[in-house]
Amino acid sequence: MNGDGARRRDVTVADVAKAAQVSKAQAARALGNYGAVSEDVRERVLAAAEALSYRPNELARSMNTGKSHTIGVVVGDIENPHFGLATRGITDTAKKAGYNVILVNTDEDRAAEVDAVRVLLDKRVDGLIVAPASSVDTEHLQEVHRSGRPLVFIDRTAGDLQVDTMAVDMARISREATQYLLEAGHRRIAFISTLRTDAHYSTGITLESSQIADRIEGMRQAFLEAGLSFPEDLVKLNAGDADSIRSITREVLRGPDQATAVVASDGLIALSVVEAIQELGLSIPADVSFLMYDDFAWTRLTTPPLTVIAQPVYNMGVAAAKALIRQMEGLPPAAPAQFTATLVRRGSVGPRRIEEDPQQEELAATLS
Amino acid sequence: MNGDGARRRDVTVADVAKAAQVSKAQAARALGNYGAVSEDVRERVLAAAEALSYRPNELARSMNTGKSHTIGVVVGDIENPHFGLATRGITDTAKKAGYNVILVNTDEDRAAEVDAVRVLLDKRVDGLIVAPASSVDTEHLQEVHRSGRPLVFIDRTAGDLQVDTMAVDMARISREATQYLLEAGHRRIAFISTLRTDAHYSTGITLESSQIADRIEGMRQAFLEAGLSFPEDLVKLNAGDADSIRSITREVLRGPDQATAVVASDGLIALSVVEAIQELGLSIPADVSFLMYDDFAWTRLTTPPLTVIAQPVYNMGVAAAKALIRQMEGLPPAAPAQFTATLVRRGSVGPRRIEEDPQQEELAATLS
DNA sequence: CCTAGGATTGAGACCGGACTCACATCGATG
DNA sequence: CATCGATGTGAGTCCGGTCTCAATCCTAGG
Repeated sequence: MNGDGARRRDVTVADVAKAAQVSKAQAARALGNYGAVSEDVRERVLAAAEALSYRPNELARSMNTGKSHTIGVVVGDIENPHFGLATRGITDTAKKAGYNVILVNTDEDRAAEVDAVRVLLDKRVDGLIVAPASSVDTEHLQEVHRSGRPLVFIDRTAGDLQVDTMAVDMARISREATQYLLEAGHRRIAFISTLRTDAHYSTGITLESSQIADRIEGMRQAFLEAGLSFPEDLVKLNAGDADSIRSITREVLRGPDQATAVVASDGLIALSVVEAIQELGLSIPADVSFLMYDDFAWTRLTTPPLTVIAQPVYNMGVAAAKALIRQMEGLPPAAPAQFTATLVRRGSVGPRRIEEDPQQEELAATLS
Repeated sequence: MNGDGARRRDVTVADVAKAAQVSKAQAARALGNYGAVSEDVRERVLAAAEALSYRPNELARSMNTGKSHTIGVVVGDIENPHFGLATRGITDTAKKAGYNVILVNTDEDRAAEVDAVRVLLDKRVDGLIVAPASSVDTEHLQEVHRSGRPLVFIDRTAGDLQVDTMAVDMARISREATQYLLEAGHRRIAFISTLRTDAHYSTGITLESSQIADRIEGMRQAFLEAGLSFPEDLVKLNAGDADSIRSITREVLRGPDQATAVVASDGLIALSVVEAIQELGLSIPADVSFLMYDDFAWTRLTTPPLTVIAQPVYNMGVAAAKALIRQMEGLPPAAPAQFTATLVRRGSVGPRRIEEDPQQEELAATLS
């Protein structure tokens, strides 16, 4: 339409300088407003820039300032509203401080994560926020540290790395939730998680995810404190797609020594578990009690509304971004925030249904 | 720990060249493997690079190749699972093709969108995928076009811009859904959307969102085809936060001429609408029929399961990324894909409850 | 033994800004 | 009127790669 059209090369400071009849240096100063520039020159340069619709090349700028004003965010799965919300917290905060976010999804795959971190580092992000898929293999994260760029963890920790971490005290809330289930009389409590492992779960096994490890640890504590032994056969990992979650659910809810309560490790799992329960013709909480991690709005709409463990996910995202920005700007780290998850009792947990096993019954009676 | 520690400057080709005792040019060639390099040199350079743990600076590379291998994605709200899924489709596809994604949230705010596009352009993204907040003000989008970089729309169109668009035929599915409601006897059908407008809705008004405009148009068509007049007083826009959605819901469901069916424009709205309905003590579908856009997994868990309009969101994301990459690589655009939404009848739509108005009754009878 | 042509190689330009440095200019001071 | 510090200003370097171009090596053909 108007004049210029869509020619290739973009307008550079040099072009603006020429148009304004000043040196490149002066034009750069006027545009970046730094250094000393006379009023006359400034006006001419700004006018020329306007006329040529000049836009600075951020790449070139980053090139010699060393700052890209970009932060990298590496999460397991944005599709999961948990990360969606956290990401929202991060981007909101980053934007306010003038930073952009490059988002990378890893599908909780370690190789993908290693790759993502490397690429982000190569792109010269100013800092990284990572939800580490593995707390064991941390070589790539140490690389971040070695590159001198700040790093913040969200949701989970990794190894013994000394990194700011925004996460809730999982063991604590898990213990609390388990106590709640124990008080309701449940003894066979299943825990279902997507966490990929090679072996089946058994005590002492090293889990890749600190978060899941903590949850299980919390459960075990609760059992031990109640003088009961932890039913580790009901810890079900590797719950991948909807189908496998369904079959795992059926598995734990059938047989002679079936679970009477199920804990779903995240919202995605919860959906399939609840569906499977409904398909089995069981009702919540009369036949099976149900509890899940993360408080999504829809959990209030089911019948009954679901009892959940609410985490301040958005705020954790905000805090992660703030902590990172602090570090990037060389400020002293703020006091490490502690996030507390809360158990929201809504209605999917009920007393254990009286069944055929008299021995367990006695135990329950003793406790209540 | 090991040797190097955390010194400032990173290793550059020059450093590698020096270590390998070759010229910068040779080192660069060996590393980027282009040009001719003798086997001897190649080995030495690679070894040196390895030893110094050299990593290329993508910024510098982008600088003179002109390609940043980054695409910008501008959406209204990642927190909304609709965009979460679409984003997932985009990032999955982008990653496969070697591109990274810079994600920007606009909160459906035009100013924020303009800003986002500008920043992304300045960062030299190779292309942009945008869900335009406004189909009216498109200056900033024309700017993208002027910059010579490819642009693809997702979800909505904008003005008369000639841009690849990945979206479903909203008017069609809206008409179909409305017919379904009409056949169930409903005449007073409310439509609730977050779309911000200055004025109240009335026929002929220009809406910022092509998508919402199409949905309303589809409803109108269905009414007209059935020989009925469209109850435009039940088109409720500006449904912002949960509270306002609740009060709007109460408003349309009360009074002498209340709605007997409600259509929620997205998942977030749906949550509040359903809650409000429950709070009013009304039941779905006996008292009120309910229908919503987007098929989220949780819609199957409510009682009754919700009738929804399913959109192939993930695939639209994939297609958008593919189309963009095609353009970025100079390939001819593929045949424009058409995405079809489907009405998933689940159980939240029922026959209109017989009420005090005999005249409307007659009409319903005539139609069935 | 000499030479043409392909394989190698190094110097240096360049991408587009930021920034250093030496050199004016200019009003204020003594 | 000479001097000094505070601007203004332009030339040129640098960031870390890519890429051009001319020079140098080598080897097979004459």
